[in-house]
Order: sequence, then C-alpha cells, then structure tokens
Amino acid sequence: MHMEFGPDDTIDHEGPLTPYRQLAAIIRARLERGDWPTGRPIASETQLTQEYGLARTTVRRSIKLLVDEGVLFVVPHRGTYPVDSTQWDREN
Amino acid sequence: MHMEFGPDDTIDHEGPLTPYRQLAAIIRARLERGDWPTGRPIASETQLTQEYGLARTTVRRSIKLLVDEGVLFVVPHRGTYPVDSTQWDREN
DNA sequence: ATTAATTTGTTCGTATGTATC
DNA sequence: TGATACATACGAACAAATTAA
Repeated sequence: MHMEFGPDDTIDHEGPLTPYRQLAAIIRARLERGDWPTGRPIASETQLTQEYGLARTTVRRSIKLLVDEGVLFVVPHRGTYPVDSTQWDREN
Repeated sequence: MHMEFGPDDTIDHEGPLTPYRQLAAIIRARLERGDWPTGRPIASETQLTQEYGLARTTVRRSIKLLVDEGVLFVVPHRGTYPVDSTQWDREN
C-alpha cells in the first residue's frame, strides 16, 4: 500500500505546519494539476476563504508567499494569476 | 492485580531523580500510552507547568531532553509534537 | 450614466504559544 | 517569576478599483 505524499485538500489546524503554509502547498498542487489555466485568475481570496475555512488574512499570507516565490502575481482589484513560465513578456 | 512499574503522574521534589527528568519520564510514558497522537501537539508548556506544578524553565528542560533524544520536535509558535517514526519525509 | 456586485488593499482588535531576558 | 517581543490566526470593518447589469 502506498500513500501519496502531498498536500491534502483540507487544513489541519493542529498540525505542525501553519495553515497559511498548508494552503500555499495546496494552491501549488492545484496549479500543477492544471486547475487554473494561465491567463485566467485563480479562485478569489473570498472563495479560498470559504473553501478552506480560513480567514482572509491567512489566505492573503499564503498568496503573498507564492507571489514572493514567483508562482503567482496579483493584479489589484482584478484577481490573482498564475505566472506563465513560458511567457516572459508582460508589458501589458 | 498487577501494578505497572513506571513514572508516576506526580513529581517527587524530595527524591533522587531531578524533577525535569521525572517529567521527561512521565511524558515518555504518556506518549507510549497514546495520550498524544502523532500529528497533534502534546500539552503546551503552560499546561504542563500547571499540571505538574513546575516552573516553565523546568518543563522546557524536560522537553529539550526529549527533543535531543529524538522523541519530540518543537515547531516555533505552533507547539511540541511527537516524532512519527514511520514518517521519514518531512520536507513539506 | 448609475448602480450593485466583485475583488484586492488596509487596518484595527483579540487570542494563543513560543523565544528571550 | 515576570516582562517583553515575535509569529501566527481569526474576525471585522471599511476603502478603492473593476466589472457587469
């Protein structure tokens, strides 16, 4: 029997990993899984808030982590988008 | 009837064993007894402090002992957790 | 042009637990 | 023992820009 190692789809509030890091791992996994195609926003902060039962402040911390990693970029009042590694031109 | 030989659940301040070693033995016993499942924090330092009538410093000394033994690991701002011997992957 | 809904930005306050002195 | 700092999480409120009806 082999258990897959990877982020679950629920947050463990008791575990050693902080919730915002867990969510970051989940988002990373969902990006790689192809849940959110390039050029389109990922789920909004509010949606993630509801989906994973977290405070928005916590969700934003996760997003900031991934932005700093270069995985996501945020467009104010528009949405949060996956960084397209194959697209190195972002003038517009 | 058989009485188990092992650490009591109270601290003997007069005996030959130092309190922090007694507490370490107690925690070891409680871990083996299954009081604190893997993935969940054991009692906080404050709780242990109150529960066994010890100073915070003493409790921390016990925990450090068990951390050095590889029995526990401490996650800053989250808690102290039992080491899961069956889980040798802790990158994420 | 107006309005309402959506989305990110910002800032409080409260709580818990550890780190350090 | 006590005091202070730090990291994290939750909740709530409001601002500001965007978008769609």
